[in-house]
Amino acid sequence: MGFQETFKALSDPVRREILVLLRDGRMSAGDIGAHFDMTGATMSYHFKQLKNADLITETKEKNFVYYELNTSVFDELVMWFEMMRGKKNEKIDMGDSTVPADGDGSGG
Amino acid sequence: MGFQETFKALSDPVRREILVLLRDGRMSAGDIGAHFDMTGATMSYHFKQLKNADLITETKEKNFVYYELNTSVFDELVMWFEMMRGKKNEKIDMGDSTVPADGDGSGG
DNA sequence: TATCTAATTAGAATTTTCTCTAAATACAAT
DNA sequence: ATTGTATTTAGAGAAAATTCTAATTAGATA
Repeated sequence: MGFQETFKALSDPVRREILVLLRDGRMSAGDIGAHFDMTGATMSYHFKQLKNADLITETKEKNFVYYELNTSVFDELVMWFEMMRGKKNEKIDMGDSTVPADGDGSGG
Repeated sequence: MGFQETFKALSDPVRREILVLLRDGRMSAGDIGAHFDMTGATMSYHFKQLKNADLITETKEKNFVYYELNTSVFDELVMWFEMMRGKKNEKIDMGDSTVPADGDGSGG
């Protein structure tokens, strides 16, 4: 959904590797899982995180589930990183609310 | 050091917000901490993660510690993301070792 | 219907991450 | 030397993430 989910999803090496696999095109859950030394249940957990982060999309066919990269999210990420390394004072809003409510009135 | 530390560091909203603050230039640990509703010890923990990920550098002056953005890591990240959304079959090596040792000899 | 295959969900165990309090370090100023 | 300020380190508790086994869902096939 937001950046939080996306960054969280990308923080796990298994999930990043799944994304790299999907660069070559869509794959079934089972075929992806064959590349890892983990149970299907665990793989399913990771697919869910990636779906939640909009990094992959899922389509069902027969009794298979296929996953595919959603590259549009990468576009947004690239923009964020370019903003981070770019000129100062460019407006930026991450949607995070980790700043206190200016309790001392100093206005920051 | 590697991508793993970098992505892990970026997965926390407090740490991303610290980076955004540092876009305006270097700041002391205390000044950064003033933007958050957390103890100095906790802030120090986050600084350590960011240093570990090479996302910030530290310089000591008098009894202050100043932190500064290291934008070169963002360059690498942008490259990674552009590779992810780009043409297939481009060589990619993330340094992760999450793939099993091809125990069945199928070779993938 | 019964059974097989593909994949997910549920629940528990383990590990990791985040945050705090208390104590320690380092430098500055009295 | 003592006190004060800025920051980190140590250790512990709470919360979140990762992984497993067992059970479940859903469709395909005999």
